[in-house]
Amino acid sequence: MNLESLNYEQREAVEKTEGPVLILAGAGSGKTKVLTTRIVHLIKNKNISPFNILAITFTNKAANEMRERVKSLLKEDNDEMWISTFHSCCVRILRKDINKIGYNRSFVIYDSSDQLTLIKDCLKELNLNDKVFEPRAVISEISSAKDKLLSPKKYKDMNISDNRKTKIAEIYKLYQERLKRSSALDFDDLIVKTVELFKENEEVLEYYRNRFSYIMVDEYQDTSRAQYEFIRLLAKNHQNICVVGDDDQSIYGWRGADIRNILEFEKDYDNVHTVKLEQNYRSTQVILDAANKVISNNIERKRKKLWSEKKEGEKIKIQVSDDEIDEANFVADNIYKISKKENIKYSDIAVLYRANAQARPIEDALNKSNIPYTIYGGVKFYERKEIKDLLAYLRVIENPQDDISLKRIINVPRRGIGLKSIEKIEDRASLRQESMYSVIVDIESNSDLSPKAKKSIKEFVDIIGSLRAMKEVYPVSKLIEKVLKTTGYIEELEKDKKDENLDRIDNLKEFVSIAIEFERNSKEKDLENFLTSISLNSDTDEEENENEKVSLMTIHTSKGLEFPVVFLIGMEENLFPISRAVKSMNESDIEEERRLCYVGITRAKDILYMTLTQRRTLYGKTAPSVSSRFIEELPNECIEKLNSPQNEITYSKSSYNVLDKYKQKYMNSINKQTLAKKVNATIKEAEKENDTSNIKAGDKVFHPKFGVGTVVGMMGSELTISFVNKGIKKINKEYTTIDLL
DNA sequence: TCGGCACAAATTTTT
DNA sequence: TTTGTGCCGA
Repeated sequence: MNLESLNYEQREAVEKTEGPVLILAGAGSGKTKVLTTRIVHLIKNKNISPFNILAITFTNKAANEMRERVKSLLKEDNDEMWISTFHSCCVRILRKDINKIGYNRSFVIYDSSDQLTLIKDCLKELNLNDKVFEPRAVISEISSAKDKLLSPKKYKDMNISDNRKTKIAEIYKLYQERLKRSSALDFDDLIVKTVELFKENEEVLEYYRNRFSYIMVDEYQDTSRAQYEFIRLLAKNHQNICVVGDDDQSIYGWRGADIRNILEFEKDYDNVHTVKLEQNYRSTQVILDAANKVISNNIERKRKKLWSEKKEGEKIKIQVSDDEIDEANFVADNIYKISKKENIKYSDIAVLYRANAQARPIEDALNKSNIPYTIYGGVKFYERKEIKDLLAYLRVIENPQDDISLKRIINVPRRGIGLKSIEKIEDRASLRQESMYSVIVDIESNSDLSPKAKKSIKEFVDIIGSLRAMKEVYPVSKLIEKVLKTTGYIEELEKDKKDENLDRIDNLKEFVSIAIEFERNSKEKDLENFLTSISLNSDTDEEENENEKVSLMTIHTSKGLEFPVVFLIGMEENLFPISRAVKSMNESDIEEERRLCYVGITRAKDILYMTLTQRRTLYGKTAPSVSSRFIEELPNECIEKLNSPQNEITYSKSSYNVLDKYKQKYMNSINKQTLAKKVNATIKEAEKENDTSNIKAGDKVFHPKFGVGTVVGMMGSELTISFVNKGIKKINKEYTTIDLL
């Protein structure tokens, strides 16, 4: 293996194969190249067997890419080597040995919507109000407990003085019991149970320890505590652990990623060799200067400074638009111009935003200009109702203990098994600590159901029974067709030829082709493996930005990608940084937003636009906007202001900013409660200041539709206002919110 | 059991 | 604005 094409640091990272290595890989510094080269170096130059190598990533996409690149470097296929995501790696381990900790080896994997249903069930069973214990909040609490490897019991013990959390611990406990009864694991469990298995079974752990004598982890800044522990257990003996990541790109803290994992790697392992990859092969120096400057405002980070050989570059263009429609038109116009003049394809251009809701006006503008685009994110294929229904059937066929799936389809299509009957079945299942399926199999012995209901249930059991028999003889794709026919699902959709239903039928057909594809590509073609592969591959093979389309996505989604031209839109306080982070008493929330901004900026190779508005309508409410602090943090020499609106609002009396000022002032001196009180008082004051009851001629005001204007006259509650560029209008202040400027 | 209506809520989402 | 949810009457 030739290492000539690497720079000094990259080469160091590749050649240092023994002992713990931390590679701090800045954006665009070629870390995938380093990782793949390192693997090949181990095999070719160091004679390590692929069998002993484990490479872990977060996404399937990253895993596939790495596998492909290694394959082409090695010039041979190698399936002894594990290059996989945390989750699929854990599934593989669990499928082999999870029975050792009392679970069924053919477990199903619950996704977030299954989780939600199950939590709702648990709340009902515990007689808890779902307004007080909002299911989503409960899930995220449980999930974060799991990320920290807290069992229900530990979680309870830790929060003994907190009533709410004590209750949540109870829900958590029941939730785990129900999962187990259904032979199901949620995504978090995949990691947690693997760690549990390792801790309780010396010989299992020993096997993998001996096997994986070289471990590499990609995107280490995104690991949770549980994932950290998983890796630590495996690397304990040989210590040949190489982690790659960028603390500045840690943007999934809200999802359990613990930035301490990377910040404290050097403390957690002995004699860590650290390599910083700071040469960037993507962007111009102007863009990197801007990114470096913005991120330097974060305190919790490892110092890094990206540099590039691309010394020349266009300045970052900043545009202030009137509102989001205006902003969208600006984006569309410029995309059109750029694509014409500079010989740039549409697929070279991305529009990035903080929140999905911002895509709407952009879409409208692009449509108007006939510019093709794809939106990333949105409703996923596997989340569609018809697909979920079909999947539920398949899961029940594979694993009848799966109550959540069973409940989903027991009356779909409608076969006269109503809510009452289902409830009775559930109660009985609960009583006997068994699955619902075992209850309905011997429904005869159940006396409190009507003969009619019993008959329907028996029919349902027969359908499932016959499908289970078919599973043994048919390939998955054929089985799916049988499911659709036998259950009458397709028939039901065909009855009513609405467009919606035709779409659904199309999707189901698409699903059949996915199954055929699976059969073609997999070694293990059984239903269990099919279901696993679907659970673990939520990203439907996005058509590889093949042809000529502008990409629209959130900044989160853009991580890891690059585009010659990037538009970062909505650079406004309370949108980016998002209001939650601004309002929170926690500076680390702002730091995460700033890292997100850093990620956004570093997506651009050559040209970067940043846009903001003077007033924005979001969720049907219009409010004046304030330019983002991240805009203010950009170095002057890197930016070019495209317009300088006369009435630009640079600073407002907006309560959040007031709050922010106070936050900084008091951050270190007083406790949170006092701070909160102070802040509330200040907000009240700010609101009073904005009281429009004593408005008078000459006052500058802001109107949600017409923008900034001057009051010229007033009569009762009717104001006459001269608006900038919009002329004189009469406004009734009783009906419109007008802000004093 | 379903459709209609009022009401509330609304970041980000690799698996 | 959009989207989901709960409740009520037919």
